[in-house]
Amino acid sequence: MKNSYDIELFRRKAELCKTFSDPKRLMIISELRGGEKSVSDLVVALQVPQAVVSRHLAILRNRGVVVTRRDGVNIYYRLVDFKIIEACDIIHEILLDQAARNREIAERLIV
Amino acid sequence: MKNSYDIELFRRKAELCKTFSDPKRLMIISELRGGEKSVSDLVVALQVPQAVVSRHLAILRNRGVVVTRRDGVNIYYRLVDFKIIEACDIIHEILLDQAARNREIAERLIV
DNA sequence: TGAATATATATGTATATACGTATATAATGA
DNA sequence: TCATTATATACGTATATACATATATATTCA
Repeated sequence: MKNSYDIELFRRKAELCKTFSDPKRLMIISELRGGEKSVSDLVVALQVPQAVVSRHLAILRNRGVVVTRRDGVNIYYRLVDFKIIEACDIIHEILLDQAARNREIAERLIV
Repeated sequence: MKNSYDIELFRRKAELCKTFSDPKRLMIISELRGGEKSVSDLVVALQVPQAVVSRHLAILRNRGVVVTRRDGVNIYYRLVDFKIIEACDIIHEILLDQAARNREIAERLIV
């Protein structure tokens, strides 16, 4: 039986997962693997309108996933915690496992 | 610049993250750490209406996160992939890191 | 100071999500 | 076969989310 501390903790974890549950935000995170990037770098990489990138960056910022550094007219974003990359990698592995399982099932149906 | 394969992959990853972005679903996953549990076990553990548990279980099922086994009148759910637990643990660690950073900032403001 | 560039935000709208309540389905045992 | 128990689903509603478009803010440089 969950108490109110647990519930608050699960709420925060869910919040963090929600931060990762948009394809464009995952693309941004993927772009930031190699180090900081400016907003316009990201606009070019993702090929989506600047306002869209900016709003997703605001979400990542507000959830404490990225931090910024201004250099003149440019603002550079970078990941706060390397563990975010680890988390994304595990998500990737889970997808691969799912694909493998689905393939097995498919093969059993055919053979 | 992302191609359409990338985009589909990011879409799927986001979909999987969305599966984890609800507190009740995270609670269910947490309950299933120790092994399979019936729906009514979960209803007792989470203290939420049966229909709510059932709907969340359906979401977890449809996304391939859990599988079921019927035993008489009960249906037992279990996690498909241990990596799901790893992913949740990393989310937990990221939250801890965030808390530590926030604490540091708070201390710097006071001292 | 004013133009140009980079970035952020506001607003309206369409869609997704979670919930409560009611009801359906499936298995058991009398 | 009928009542009971366990589980799943349908429907209406409230809220959240993402987007397009327009506009605001901040910095640089002439």
